[in-house]
Amino acid sequence: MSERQAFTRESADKRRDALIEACARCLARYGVQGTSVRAICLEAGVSPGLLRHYFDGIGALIAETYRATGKRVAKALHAAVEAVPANQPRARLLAFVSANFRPPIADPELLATWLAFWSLARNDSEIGAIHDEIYADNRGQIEALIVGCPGAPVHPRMAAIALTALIDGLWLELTLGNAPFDADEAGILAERQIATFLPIMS
Amino acid sequence: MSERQAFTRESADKRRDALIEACARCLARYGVQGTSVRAICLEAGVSPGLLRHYFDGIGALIAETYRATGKRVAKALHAAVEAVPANQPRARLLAFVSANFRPPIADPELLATWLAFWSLARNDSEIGAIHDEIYADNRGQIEALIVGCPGAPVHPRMAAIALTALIDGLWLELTLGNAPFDADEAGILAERQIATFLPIMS
DNA sequence: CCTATTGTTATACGAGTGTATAACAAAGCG
DNA sequence: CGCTTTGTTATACACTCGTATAACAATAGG
Repeated sequence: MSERQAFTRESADKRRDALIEACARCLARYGVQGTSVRAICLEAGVSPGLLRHYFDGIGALIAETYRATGKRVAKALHAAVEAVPANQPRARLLAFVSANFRPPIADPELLATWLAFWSLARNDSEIGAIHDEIYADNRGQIEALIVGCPGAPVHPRMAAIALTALIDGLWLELTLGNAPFDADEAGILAERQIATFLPIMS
Repeated sequence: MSERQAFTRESADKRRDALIEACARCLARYGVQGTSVRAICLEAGVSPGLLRHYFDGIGALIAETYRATGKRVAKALHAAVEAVPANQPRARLLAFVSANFRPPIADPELLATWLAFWSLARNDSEIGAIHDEIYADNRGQIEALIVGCPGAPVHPRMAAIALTALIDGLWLELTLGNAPFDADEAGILAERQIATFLPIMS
């Protein structure tokens, strides 16, 4: 009468990746609230019990998803930078900045995922550690891009902090929706701020 | 054998306010995840059933809490502005800005509450509407403060957008914790940005 | 003081939560 | 082909969720 569902065995890496991606989709689509073991496994097309076979629990899976999402974002930004020749450091910085205001970074689903992580970072120390890691890396990237420019400020730390904050704020409002500006204007505003500490060498 | 817990009847306004404040405390302390009907009512020292007596459901209470929290923040910022005489418009703008980096605005619990609202704004249209309302009001405030300054830019819209974004970004990183800067430095950075569109009249 | 009102509590219900465990079956190996 | 391994499913458990409802008791009005 009751037939067991057919299944195929997959390698550990594939299954782990599939669960991580399913977790990211759930966080994006339903928020932290709707991201349950059953929702994730349904999204991954897998039985609920399998999650615990590959992860210590749903908390560990979410932490791993944070790490993966951070890497995905960093890679997208890195690609935007590398699309510009290395001998145009200022254009590379601008490419990094404006990439934040376009897909796949300025994406409502990514924002939802990020919000989920932020809200968990307060009470979950593992998530908090991953958060610090990701942000330190991001700050390092932007500071390196600034330092690479001719006429860079002697102490690029404050410049990097201000630029990072402006980018974060613009990205947040833009992605939350109903912002009174668009991606182009955001890019112009960021460019203007860069001009305040990186004089144009013509 | 089983004694009913003693209680006192309160006015509708008091009970509603108590529940709203308890909801805010739960959101701040436990995040969206831990903010349940039972947690809120325990925090308010009240039986779980009472929530539905005053609100249509936990969703309606959270929406009302969003509105109340928004008002509380706006009031704190307004007070910071009003602490400076009206004939010093630039100082008033600076007071508004730097108030964002100090309690009660730069407060981890407020951030947690805000994150909860943001994450709900995507899927709950009522929360979304309240969000738009609050942000429009905030933008209007800061734009009015800019316009009030001598030498204000002809089109203050972009200036207000950039300043708001910078404030939001600095506030976010500062309040998330482990930021590589402090409240004073945040104020200096914001002041520097103001100086780019509001030349100092001496 | 007694009574009616109704704010408040206590309890129950179905659904959903994360996790634990045993049965099953797919793939590798002899 | 048959056996063993173990990835996978199915199910059960204790718990929490939001909500509904009836019993109770605190307060106001007569």
